[in-house]
Amino acid sequence: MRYSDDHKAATHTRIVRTAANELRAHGIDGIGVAALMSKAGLTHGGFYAHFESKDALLAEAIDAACEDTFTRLQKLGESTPAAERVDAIADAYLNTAHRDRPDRGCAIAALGGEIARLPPKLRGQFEQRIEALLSLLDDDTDTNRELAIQRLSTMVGALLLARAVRSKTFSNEILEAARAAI
Amino acid sequence: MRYSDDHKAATHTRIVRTAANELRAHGIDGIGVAALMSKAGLTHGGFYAHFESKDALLAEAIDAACEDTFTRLQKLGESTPAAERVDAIADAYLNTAHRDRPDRGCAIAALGGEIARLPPKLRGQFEQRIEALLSLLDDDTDTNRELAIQRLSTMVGALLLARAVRSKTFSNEILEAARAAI
DNA sequence: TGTACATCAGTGAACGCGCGTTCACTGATGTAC
DNA sequence: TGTACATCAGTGAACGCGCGTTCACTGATGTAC
Repeated sequence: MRYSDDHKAATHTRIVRTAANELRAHGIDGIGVAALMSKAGLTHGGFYAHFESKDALLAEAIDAACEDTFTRLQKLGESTPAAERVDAIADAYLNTAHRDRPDRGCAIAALGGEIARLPPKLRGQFEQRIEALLSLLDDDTDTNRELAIQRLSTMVGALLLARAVRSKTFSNEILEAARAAI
Repeated sequence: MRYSDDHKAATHTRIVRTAANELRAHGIDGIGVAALMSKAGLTHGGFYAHFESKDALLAEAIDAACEDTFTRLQKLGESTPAAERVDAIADAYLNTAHRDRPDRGCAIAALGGEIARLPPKLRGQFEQRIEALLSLLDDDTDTNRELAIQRLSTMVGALLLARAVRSKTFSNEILEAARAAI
């Protein structure tokens, strides 16, 4: 082999990671193959050595974005006492830093509407990530799934609104109101 | 004048209404000028007699979709006793019929993520529609803006999740949990 | 150890296609006489 | 009332452009001798 064994795998991962960020920043239709490869430090021609099609990359990148979201909140949960876990997650989620960096943030809030229009297979993939997130939002004492769903809904909805609105004041007010609810 | 005075205005409105529906069904980037005009019963060449550009149409259509959302919920609110108003709105919003017809439904849940990436001017337009919606979700007795924001966040987030998820069972569970929260 | 060869990740020109946009034209209808 | 004309909403061919995709090629590196 020409390059070291995992050279190609590393490039593949780099493209997927780049795409996961670009996707959240510009939407599923907002990212072209040439621009993406350029962001990853390559030229567009090499793309098809790594992926069968743009759609195949999108499937991987959407899942990577969801995994990223989950992993961040999970780590946060692990480094926090059980009693404060839900509050810590809500604080990390409903703040201005997260609002202003959608490319590194929650894939549900950034891409939810577009994912809803995707074929069932991709939505199934997405669904599993949601389930995983819900388990982080259970109360530790008694696992209340309904409450977890309500919390996730409020968080996602509030972040979506806070990003869509124009005025910073109003946007901050939305984040604060949602934090108070959880 | 060749046609009756309001002939052109009626066609303009028809195009905007068609676009407002297609937009919610397929996303802001999911709709082409030719396909849209065809849906409105016209050919694509006539488009520029009505709009300066596709972007100009989008601005009108996004606002029309938001207005549609607001008007529906407002009418519902008016035909319901004040004490039950918020519940009636939540029931109308968080049900399977609304989930399964995004083209006629809430523009925030369908387009929120894409609106967040739009230029400030359009987000300002959107913001005013949000403010109007909040006034419908106040408690009638004492106007509690924070509560209204929490309710709207939960409703929008839950609808988004219910549409993005694959399994019908899970989707229904989300709607029900959110209804219980309000 | 040094040289010739094979591999294959990555390059960049080229493709067909669909998009937004333009424009010369049409033809149904209102107006002028 | 009937005819000739003017208007302009709508038509459809054509445009340039950017996109996803293909492909002949390159050149850095691992392997064989």
